[in-house]
Amino acid sequence: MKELDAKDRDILGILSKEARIPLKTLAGRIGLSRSATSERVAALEKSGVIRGYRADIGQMDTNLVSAFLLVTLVSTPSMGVLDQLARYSEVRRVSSITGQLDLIVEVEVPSIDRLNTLRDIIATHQSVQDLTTLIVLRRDIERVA
Amino acid sequence: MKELDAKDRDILGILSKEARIPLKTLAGRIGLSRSATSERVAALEKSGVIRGYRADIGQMDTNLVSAFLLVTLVSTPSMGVLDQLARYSEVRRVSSITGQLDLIVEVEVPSIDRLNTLRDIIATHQSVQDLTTLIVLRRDIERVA
DNA sequence: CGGGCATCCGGCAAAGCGTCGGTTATACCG
DNA sequence: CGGTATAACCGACGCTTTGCCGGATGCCCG
Repeated sequence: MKELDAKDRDILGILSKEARIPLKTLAGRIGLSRSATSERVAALEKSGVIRGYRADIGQMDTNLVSAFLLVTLVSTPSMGVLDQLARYSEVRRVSSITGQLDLIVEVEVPSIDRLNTLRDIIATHQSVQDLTTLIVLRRDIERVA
Repeated sequence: MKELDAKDRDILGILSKEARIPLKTLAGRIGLSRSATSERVAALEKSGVIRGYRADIGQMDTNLVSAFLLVTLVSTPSMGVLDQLARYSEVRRVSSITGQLDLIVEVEVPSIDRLNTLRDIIATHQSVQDLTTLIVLRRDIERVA
């Protein structure tokens, strides 16, 4: 794979926010001809720097509840917990972290009741020592792809 | 905003993985004419269900460091902090939450040094009372994208 | 039964795209 | 120093895709 120059970075920066703008517009913004831009984009796609294009879907189910579960385990690592978490589609992400805590579990559930259910299931797992539930009240900034 | 039917969901499912396929191809897969598909996609964009299209960038993200910053404010809400956070592109997401904590700030930085710098900047903000840094060691589950 | 409404289709003109030959810039080496 | 190979750029050509329109079809409700 070749090195990326400044114009390639410009292309990536623009396409990562607006992936469907016409090549003509993109070419204008980075200061190249349409065909040169076309070739650069094609190269970026072929080399794997651009892995694909995704539509950014807003929440179609507006009343979803998001929460962070801060988990302390009795002993790390504990694969049993991860296996169990992986079973629930409401679990969006699990991160192992530094510090006293061990895991941050991010969940999206249709209701508070469901959140409580999920919370209890996880909290009663044998290798979970402590669990704090943080419900998301508002998304102040959202730049996740 | 209208209700989403099965074909709309099909469209979203396909576009969320391949946002740049031709309308003709998309129409073929969901079993509608090209023009009808075009109108549906346009409606989904206009109503905000499709918020935009993003290029999925691969290579450069490999050695990024992710971290959660757990922030306690002196008084909520404090718009000043959010304004400042929004200035840094490394800040991926900020959530207001329940409990003793006030904000969970998610960041992605190129180095630990940069993380410390960012941490110090935020911690010294006048309305930040307390700040805990949790560095992500490993992503055990990832279903965000 | 018969409008009103939403959704569908096919076709046309315009815009977008990949590709090509020709040109310029840079780097390399006898 | 001159010649040549390489890479990147541009403009143009022809094909594909898109946006938009008129008209057909199905459904609801008075």
